[in-house]
Formats: sequence, C-alpha cells, structure tokens
Amino acid sequence: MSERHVAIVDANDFYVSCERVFDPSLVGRPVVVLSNNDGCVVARSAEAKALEIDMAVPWHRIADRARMLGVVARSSNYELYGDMSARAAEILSRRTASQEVYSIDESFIALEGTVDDAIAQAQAIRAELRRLVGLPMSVGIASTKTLAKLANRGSKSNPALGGVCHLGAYSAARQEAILASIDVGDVWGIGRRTARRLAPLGIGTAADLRAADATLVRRRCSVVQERVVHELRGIDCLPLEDVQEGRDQIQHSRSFAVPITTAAELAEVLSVYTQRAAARARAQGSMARAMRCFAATSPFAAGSHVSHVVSVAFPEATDDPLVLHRAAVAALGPQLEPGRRYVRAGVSLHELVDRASHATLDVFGTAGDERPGTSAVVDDIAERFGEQSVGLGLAGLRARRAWTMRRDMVSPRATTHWDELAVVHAR
DNA sequence: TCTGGGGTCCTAGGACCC
DNA sequence: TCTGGGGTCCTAGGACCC
Repeated sequence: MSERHVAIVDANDFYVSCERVFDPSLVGRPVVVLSNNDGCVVARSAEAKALEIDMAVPWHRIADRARMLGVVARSSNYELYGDMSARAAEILSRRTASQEVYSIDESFIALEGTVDDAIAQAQAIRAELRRLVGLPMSVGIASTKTLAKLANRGSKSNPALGGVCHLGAYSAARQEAILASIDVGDVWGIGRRTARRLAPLGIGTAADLRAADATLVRRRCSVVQERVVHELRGIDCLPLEDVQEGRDQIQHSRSFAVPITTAAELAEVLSVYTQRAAARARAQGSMARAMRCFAATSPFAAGSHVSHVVSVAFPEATDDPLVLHRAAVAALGPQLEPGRRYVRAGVSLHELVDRASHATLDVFGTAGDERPGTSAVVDDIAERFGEQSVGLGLAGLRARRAWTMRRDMVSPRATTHWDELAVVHAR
C-alpha cells in the first residue's frame, strides 16, 4: 500500500563526526566538542558517552579527569560544521520532493511508497551521505514528525536496525510497548518542566501521553502539548515546511573570555556585535524595525546576578551598523552598574522587513546623515578579503581584545579556506 | 580562573478602545 | 453611591529545541 511517510534524517554526534572526517585519528577514540569559549561539552562521541561524560557539563570541571581517560577535546568550529551541514542538506534535497531543514544536522523529508520502499530509500540516503560527505546518519520514519523523532531514537539505540527505523514496520502491540518504554520527557516537545507538570496526572511515558485526554493536557499545559498528544496518535499536526525564507529574528550574543566592567568596553562589544547582526540581516535581504540588546553578569558567580535588557524601535527599518551601534550604546550604556562584572552581551534584530519591497520613506529628512553605501561596501570587502579585514570603528579591531572568545583547541576550516585544507600523506 | 548560542512558538497581562 | 464587558494589540517572559 502506498502512503506518505515522514522521515527525520540526522547525523550521529554531528560535531564530533565532522571533526573525524578531517582527522581520522579521532575515529574510535573518545572525543568531545566544546561550546564557544571552550565552556561546556556540546557533543560527544559514543566512546565519550561510555566514559559517562555528560552533555553540557562545564569543561573546566572535568578537563583533568577527561584528559587522564584519553578524551580528545575540540573547540567548536562552526564554519566547518555549517559548511558540512549545507553539503549534506543539498545532497539530501536531490532525494526528496519536500524537505524541511530543521537544524544544523537534521532534515525532515517526505517519502512515498510502501513501508518497505520507505526503508529502502532511507538506507540509500544513508549510504550516499556516508560516501559523499563522510557523515554517519540515522533515519527515523513514521506517519508524523513526533513519531518519526521517536523512531529516530530507536534507530540509534538498536544497532541491528542498520541506522533506519520505521515505526510502521511494527505491530500495534509492539508499538505500544515501544512507547511505554520511553519517558514522556524524551518525547519531542515535552521538556523537563512539562514532564514535571504531567507527572501528577499519571502521565509518565509516551504511551501514557498518547492515551491522555487531549483537552485536559491543553488546560494543564498548552496547545503545544495538546498537539503532541495528537501527533503520537498519528494525526499530523506539524506539516513539513519546505519554504526556505529568512529568519524572523537575528541574534548575535557571546560570552566574554574575561568579564568587562566599563562603558567603553561595552561600546566596543556592541560595535562588533551590531556589525555581525547587520551583516547577517543584509545577507538575507532584511532590514530591522526593532532591536533588543542585553548585558548580563554571571549567574554562577557569588552575589546578585543582573541582566539589563533594552528595546529600541526604529522609525525607519534599517540594516546600517552605524545606526544600530549608536542606538545600542545610547540605550544600554546608561544601564551599566559600576563595579559589576559583565560576562555576556547580545544584540537581536526583530520585526524584519524585506529590503527589496521596502521603499525608504523619509518625510522629515532625518536619515540624511547616514551614508547609504557604507554597509554594502563593508560587506563587499569582507567577502573578498575575509571578515577580519574590515570593520567600522572598533569592529576593525587590530589588536585582539581580551574579551574576545577563547578557542584553544580549534581544528582547521578544511572546507572553506584554501590555507586550511586537509593534507593527505601517502605511504 | 574557566558554565554556549541561535532560534521558534505560546501565554499572560497591560494598555487602549468603544 | 453606584464604576461593564468585550475586543485588539503589544511585549516580556517561559518553555522548548538543537
């Protein structure tokens, strides 16, 4: 019988797998990849998991023990991962009529045919991605996205399946048993808070949630969780969205390697961050009508923790880093409290409008003091000579500032920079 | 000494209007 | 002395995901 199947295709331990493609000596060894600033563990190889190295644990807390156990740590190399991700998504797109790129290492796709057909296609896709990009993938298939996510867990936990699991290949009784073995907090869309809220209702597993009164779930939680109930029953509530449009919101935020304490340092930070955000807005053809900025102290440090958040509305949508920077400094600068040690700041652009359809309307002539071509010129130079080659004001940082990110164990950007290509030695 | 970053969606509550 | 109710819009914050 021909039907439509939803599949989730994702890479196993994606960041670690990317590192291994260009450094095969890492294969078979325990490897972790760290977040920005080498802060915490964000990806682990199977061998690292077996050593009970937890996800999201601060690296400084376990570094000594991990090194003793032979664990290799890498700083995150997002340029490499982003490029590998784009290659994998492109290859996958040739294999399906509809694809939703869901995250850096996952796509939902639609498959047609019988259950056996779908499994065969998934296996072909897996083999192709392995061969052409070098990444190990897993595929979960079912009638809805939420069930496909559960199948994907199965494909990883049961090696006998060869990386592909179709829930529809099992009898109803077997499916019930599978759902009964899964914690409700492990269901896609049910987080820790919601799981705690569902417990008093006697809902502890995926099977419990599927059998629950959907209206009650909505009352106690929200419409999001009610949809999960229907999705678990095979009722499709979350259709594939293949349109690849720009983001609704663009954010650039970073933790600092060392805290900042002065308004002058904050102005430097905001100069860099607004330019990064503006460049990304221009790259997707957007201009912003609103911006939010924040600066925060460490929630882990002794004493009180503060986070200053400010919102700015622009009378005219803009993508000009100078306008953004001035507004950010004017709004956030006065909020700084003397003596505080700020460890993180960020800029986000909201209410994005399409630049092409946005005709500048400057009735009062207030925009006259900005040079319209500046941003385009900066983009152009950055494109041709690299991001470090140019920046407005303080973003053209010649001397590396103390607060910039720490990345002590970063691998080469082997797919995007000629001078960092992998070198192959013949024997 | 050292605890990530970038998103989405939903809800509650306030402001405002008639 | 008595002081409604329904609707919309906006924003901040919560929850979740990877």
